[in-house]
Amino acid sequence: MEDHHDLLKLLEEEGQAKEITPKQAQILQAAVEIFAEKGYASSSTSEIAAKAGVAEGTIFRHYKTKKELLISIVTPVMTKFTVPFFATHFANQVFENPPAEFEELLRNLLKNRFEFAKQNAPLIKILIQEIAFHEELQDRIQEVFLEEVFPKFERILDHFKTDQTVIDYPTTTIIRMVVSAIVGFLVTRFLIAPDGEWNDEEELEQTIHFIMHGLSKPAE
Amino acid sequence: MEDHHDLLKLLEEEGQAKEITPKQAQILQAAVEIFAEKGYASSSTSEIAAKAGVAEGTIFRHYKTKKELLISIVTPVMTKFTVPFFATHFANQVFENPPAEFEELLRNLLKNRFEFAKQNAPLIKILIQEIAFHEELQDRIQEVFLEEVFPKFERILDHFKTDQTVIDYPTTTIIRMVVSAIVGFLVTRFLIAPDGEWNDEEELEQTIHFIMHGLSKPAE
Amino acid sequence: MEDHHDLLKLLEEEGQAKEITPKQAQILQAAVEIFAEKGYASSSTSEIAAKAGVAEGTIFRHYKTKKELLISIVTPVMTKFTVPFFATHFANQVFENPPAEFEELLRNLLKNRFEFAKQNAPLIKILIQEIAFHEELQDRIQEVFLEEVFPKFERILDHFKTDQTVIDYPTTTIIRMVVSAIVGFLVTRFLIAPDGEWNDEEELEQTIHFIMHGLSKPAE
Amino acid sequence: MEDHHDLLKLLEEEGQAKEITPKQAQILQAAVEIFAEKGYASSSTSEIAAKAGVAEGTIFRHYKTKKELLISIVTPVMTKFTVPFFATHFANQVFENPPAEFEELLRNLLKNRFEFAKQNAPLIKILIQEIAFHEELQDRIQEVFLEEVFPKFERILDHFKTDQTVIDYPTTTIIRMVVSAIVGFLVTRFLIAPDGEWNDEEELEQTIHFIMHGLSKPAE
DNA sequence: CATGAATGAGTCTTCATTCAT
DNA sequence: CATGAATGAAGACTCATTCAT
Repeated sequence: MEDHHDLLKLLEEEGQAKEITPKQAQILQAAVEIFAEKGYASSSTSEIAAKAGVAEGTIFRHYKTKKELLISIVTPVMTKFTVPFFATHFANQVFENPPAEFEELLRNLLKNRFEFAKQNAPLIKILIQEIAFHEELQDRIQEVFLEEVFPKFERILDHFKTDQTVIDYPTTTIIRMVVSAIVGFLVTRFLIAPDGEWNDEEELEQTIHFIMHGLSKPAE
Repeated sequence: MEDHHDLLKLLEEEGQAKEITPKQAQILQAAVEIFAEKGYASSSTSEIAAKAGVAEGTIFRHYKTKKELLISIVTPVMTKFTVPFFATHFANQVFENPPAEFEELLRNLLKNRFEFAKQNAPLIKILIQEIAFHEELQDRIQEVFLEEVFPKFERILDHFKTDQTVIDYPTTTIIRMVVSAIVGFLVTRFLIAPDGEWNDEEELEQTIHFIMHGLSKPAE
Repeated sequence: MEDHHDLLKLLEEEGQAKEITPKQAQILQAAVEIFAEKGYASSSTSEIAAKAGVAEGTIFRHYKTKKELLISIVTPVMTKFTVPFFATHFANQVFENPPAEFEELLRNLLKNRFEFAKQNAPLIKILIQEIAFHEELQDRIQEVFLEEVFPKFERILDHFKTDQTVIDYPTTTIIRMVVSAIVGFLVTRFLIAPDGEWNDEEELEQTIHFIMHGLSKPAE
Repeated sequence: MEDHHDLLKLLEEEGQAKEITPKQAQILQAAVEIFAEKGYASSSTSEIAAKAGVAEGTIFRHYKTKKELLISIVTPVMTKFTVPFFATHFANQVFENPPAEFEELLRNLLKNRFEFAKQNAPLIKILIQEIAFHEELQDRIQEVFLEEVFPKFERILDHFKTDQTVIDYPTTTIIRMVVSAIVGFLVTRFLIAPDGEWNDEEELEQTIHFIMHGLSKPAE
């Protein structure tokens, strides 16, 4: 239920504006589940319609094509998942007034993304799977990256590099490392082994420590 | 051409034994390219046949189903990419006679996988994309992980943990971190931005340094 | 035209309930003709669609598989042709109040089945041809035989055996003989030589006489 | 084994003359089994080849087409099953020197055909199933009927009609009745319920009695 | 707005047949 | 003679999309 509303909220905001009708909500819900389970190309609109409890035609009343349905689902995720690496309230706080410690920033970031992933695992799975095959998605994510993620990240990094806290690698390199660590964790946690026994708190801390200090045993 | 032979060698070895006929080779080559480009589900056997320059029926003489074709392509990659994280000559050297430094081992590993990825980017792309949707592949990779990767990795890690070189995290956690860093690098390098200007030597070293020491500016 | 309506009525009644749409009726009509002409296995859905004047896909909207189409056609025939050997109004009359003569019962039966066969020759041909190869059909007909035909027939026969009118053979044997004679006649009349010159009235009477008294010249 | 030789003998005699090679024998054997089981149209040459233990190409070395293979199998059966209703040694005896009793002739006929059917049930099944769909077969059987069965039967019948033993129905009518009774019995015995418990001797006698005297209780 | 019957292009797969070895 | 790799036409079936109701 809560998930349901969250999903809607997520998809709605960015959405084709307008109100989302109940039927449309059912369609989105069903599409997300089915796309996540079998992949976009292997999902059929008839199956989606069946699961959503609507007629096949109804889907096409709201989304001109199957692909448009995918885009409607995936685009908001891209923005919501990527941008807030620094965006919204949290981001701005961080930027205007960077925390004393780079580590603290990472912690915020990671916890934040963790919660998001927890509630939106299927959406993220769809995004990861489909981005490889749809140029529109690639273009959009590149845009988001270049306009949102990179510049903001760079500003912060400059701060901490000058600060002598963070090593002087190119921004893209650092982003790649941080993102790899975070995404690697989230993918393992929510997609590969969601049913394992996880001590999330601990894993989060260890991941932060890894990003900061690597695997080396701290000198005593 | 070289690629061609490499691909064949890779697919052949593990393969359904037998000799691979020329037509079969063309089919594999074409299938790899097309699967990598549009994904398994969106690739049609007729397109593969056309690109391979054979009749569509010929595909099914060699592979009973389209899925069997996929499996024939992907299975060897799983073994070849995953196992040699430590296997074969290199691995054994390492085990019998571990390098003085954990870092040195990482360097070997990374360079080794880098070369492999360089020559097999499309295969790896297919593997990553399709593993999410085919249980057979998941089963196989889990088997490989549990029987090959994990135990060998653990043995090495135990050595370096005792040694006080490596921090005392659970093996799975460390594997996740190392793999995330390596895969994150390879994916960025060969799939996301293969056309960027890359100073591979430097990136490799930085990645190793990141895995060892994280992003913290080394104390001077 | 009349045939058309009769066919529909036959197929419809037993049918998958629902209304039969016009297109569906065309499909059934075409399928019956083609199945009867070339046999189920040699008939193609594309040919059926063409003859029915619908798109091939339309067939599969109404019948999930080609086999389901066959079953939809053949099942009602089994019931309609077999059961009424004694069923419905006619049967009950006969049972409650058996005709003075066994011969009279045979005459009713034969005339009745003759009319049915006359109007449904293609359906009967399909039934005869396909029953050998489809277990579902065999199961269904066995069920019909055991639950409908046999018990009712037995009741009548017992009456006439006691009565000293009918020879004391096992029921199954008598059924086999009667059915062979009837089916043998109908098959010859409508399938083998439908275009011959037939004096139906006479042949019917002769067949009845044959069943009752065999070929022996009646003693004078 | 014996079956095997019998089959070969049957198929060979009429055959394309020549010797039948071992491979060819295996092909025939396999084809008969498979055709009988699934019907001609649903049998594949590859399956036949597999069961026969030969390469697919080998079939086409001996039989230009799949249909020719069918014809090679079915044609001899038609002759052997139909003609000997009166043909060969037995027939001639009968004709030159008709038995005192029509009943005796029927007994010979029935026993004879019974033995044949017992040993060639699959062949007969194939014949019955396929004759409806192949003009060549229909032409051939009509020829056989008109040239062999009918004239010989008529001669005998004339004898017994004159004799006042057999009722004066048209020859075709009588043939139909006799054939229906015989085929009805054989089909039930060997195709419909081959696994039932049969008292063959008794059923044969009852069938003869039925043909002669029908179902009427003999007057005492 | 919603429906669901209808479409027809396209999918994977089968198969009889050929032919170089 | 026998093989079996290769063919390509045809088969059953799927599916995104349209449109009259």
